[in-house]
Amino acid sequence: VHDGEAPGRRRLTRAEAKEQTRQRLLDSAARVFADKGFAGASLEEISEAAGYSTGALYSNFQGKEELFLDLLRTRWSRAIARRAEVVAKALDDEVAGGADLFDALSRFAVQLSERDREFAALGAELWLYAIRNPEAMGLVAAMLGEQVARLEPVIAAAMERYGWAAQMTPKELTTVAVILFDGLIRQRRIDASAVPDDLFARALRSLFGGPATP
Amino acid sequence: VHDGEAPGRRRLTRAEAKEQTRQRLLDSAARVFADKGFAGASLEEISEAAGYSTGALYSNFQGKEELFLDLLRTRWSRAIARRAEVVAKALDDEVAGGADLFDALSRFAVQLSERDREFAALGAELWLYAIRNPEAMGLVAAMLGEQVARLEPVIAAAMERYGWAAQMTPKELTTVAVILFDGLIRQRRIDASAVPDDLFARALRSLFGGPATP
DNA sequence: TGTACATCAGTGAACGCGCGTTCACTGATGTAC
DNA sequence: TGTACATCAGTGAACGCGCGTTCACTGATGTAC
Repeated sequence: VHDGEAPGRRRLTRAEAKEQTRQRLLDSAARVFADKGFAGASLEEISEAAGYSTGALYSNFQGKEELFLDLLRTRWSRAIARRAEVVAKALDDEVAGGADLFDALSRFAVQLSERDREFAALGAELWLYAIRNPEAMGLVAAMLGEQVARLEPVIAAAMERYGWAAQMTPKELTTVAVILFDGLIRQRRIDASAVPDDLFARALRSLFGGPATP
Repeated sequence: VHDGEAPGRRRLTRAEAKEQTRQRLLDSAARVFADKGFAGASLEEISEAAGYSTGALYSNFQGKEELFLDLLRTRWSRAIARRAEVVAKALDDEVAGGADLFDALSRFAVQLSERDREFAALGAELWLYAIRNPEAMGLVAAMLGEQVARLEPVIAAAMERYGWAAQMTPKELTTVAVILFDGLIRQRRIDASAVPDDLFARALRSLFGGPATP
């Protein structure tokens, strides 16, 4: 009680303390890997920023590679789940009779292009890692597959509502939409003037089958 | 004549010899940077693979960064010009009454996803470099702008022919098409089964305004 | 054409540095009685 | 509850190594006469 601990916060068990350390190291690793890249990041910087010595890293992870892959495995799924929720919510609001779905998604994309630099950098880093370490390709394919699988029902529902893009199955359209989404966010970060706020909305409308809105 | 030189190949001047060395180093750098990434590539590996010592690199470039940026500046423009030519040719063939434009582009994308691993990796590497070194952002924006500018007339011509995607200007549609093109190539390399051969063609048809082909 | 000197592209050894990883150690937490 | 010992998360110094960069040197190319 008397050395700065929050009152009412009980002492952690050994296992809980270790898990806390692990999470702090992962948070720090996310920042540093995003800033410097896999090869450019140093374990000393990661552990020091988390408030530990380098040894702590080896007490929690097998080495640099395992830290990197663990990080992406856990954080990626979390970020994708968040995305899927936002999209599903936008569709619900739409159905409940509010704003336009495509506009809502477009606004979401703009928001993401301004925040979430970390996620984008880690995604690119992972892609590069996979083409250089083919044994990790399966992991990446699974992660992207999860993203499409999560969003597909939402897209399928939107197709029911806005008309079927005759050319594509729901799964294919989801793949295309995800790629477009990520690509426009990336492009916007490089040159904001080339990607107007509502471009994603308009591209989606075209994909969903022709001129829909005035 | 008597020491292995090709007959009829005159001796190079000092400047020509230096330029040849420079190009060989750039070729080697393209391979190694694509394989290992900017931070992961070593100057010794690059120069050795080109058949020179590391000193030769410093005789031709200011350092690692300048080598990397020089490489991308020169090779990127070249690759983009090649792409634009192929697309323009596909449209010409189309007009001359051959196959379907979208199919031709889709076939081109499939080809690229199988070759050109190097170009894709360097592009991703450059993007990461730019978000980490904002002073290089302008260079990247210019390079991507060049790509869109080159392809825009072709897309505009296709729009005249296939109908206007009411939602987008030719420039915007070009941006979207380029992003989709690169994204599908990338996706295909990770998981070929998620991206059928003709998905790009079908997505383009939707973007160009609704169901066009049987 | 021939000779004497200047230039400079490329050599290769050396440098200092930061990296990933290891390991003997510490002291707080957990367990047995 | 109290004591004695075991465990083990995290420490921090040390290691060997490969890296980017430098630099005195070399010998072929270029220049002047």
